[in-house]
Amino acid sequence: MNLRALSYVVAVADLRNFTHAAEQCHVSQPTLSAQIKKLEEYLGIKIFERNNKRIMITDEGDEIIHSARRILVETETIQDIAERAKNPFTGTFRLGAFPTLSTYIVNQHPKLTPHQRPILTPLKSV
Amino acid sequence: MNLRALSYVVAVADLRNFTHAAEQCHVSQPTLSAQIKKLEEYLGIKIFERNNKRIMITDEGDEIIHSARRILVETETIQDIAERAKNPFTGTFRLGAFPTLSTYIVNQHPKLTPHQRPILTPLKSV
DNA sequence: TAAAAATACTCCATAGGTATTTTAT
DNA sequence: ATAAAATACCTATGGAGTATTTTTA
Repeated sequence: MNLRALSYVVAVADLRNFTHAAEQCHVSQPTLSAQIKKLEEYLGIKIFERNNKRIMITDEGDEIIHSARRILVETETIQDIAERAKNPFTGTFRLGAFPTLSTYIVNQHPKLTPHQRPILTPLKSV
Repeated sequence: MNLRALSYVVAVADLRNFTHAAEQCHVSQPTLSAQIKKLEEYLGIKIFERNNKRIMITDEGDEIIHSARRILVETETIQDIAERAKNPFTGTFRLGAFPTLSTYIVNQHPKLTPHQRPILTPLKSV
């Protein structure tokens, strides 16, 4: 198994078109087709049904695509971890707080980072 | 990024030893070292600190190893999905039920699959 | 000095590309 | 007839191996 093949599968699932998926992945259509075929052979199942012009996703293909998406998100997480480690001031910082405190933080925020517009907003209690 | 490199990283994290990790992964020590080095260069950070004979895991390395484990589990999930699709009677089947029903099922189970020992046990309510 | 990791190469498997054919509307 | 996927074949990147050299308790 191979991360790039998984990204090709997800692209085809999104676009329902091998040619467009190949463009989105910046590879040629035969390269993408070959990788997906190879993955299907490795797993011993079909992920896509390409009989009827329209590309259909098999039941097991659908489950695999869900797993593939989780894997790809997690690879992005790994890259984010690395970016954050290299530059601690990079990336999204999320802070949750109850309304009284959050309002206080928002008011203080311009003093803390004067060159940025406020990125913290009061949170509604749910 | 590459799934095999992630499995090498996890093996080193578990064994704290490149040579033993290479054995466990059935590759040579230089191959494993090279792949980990390449991954670290790709990410631009060190995952392991190998200064002091003992291998240490960096803070960001620890986070990455957690993500890597999730990814590897998910790749196993993909293979399980394929196996199940090929043979619906393969794999683990889990059934949760309240005590009255579960007892009934357990009693019926030998009739349903007479050649297997019961795999269902009554569930305690929690 | 003895172990473990890093280097330095060589090799080959396979991802990727181009050209073309097949298929299904 | 046309658009899209598959096939054939070639290229080249990079994963893997062996031999050897650092490194550090």
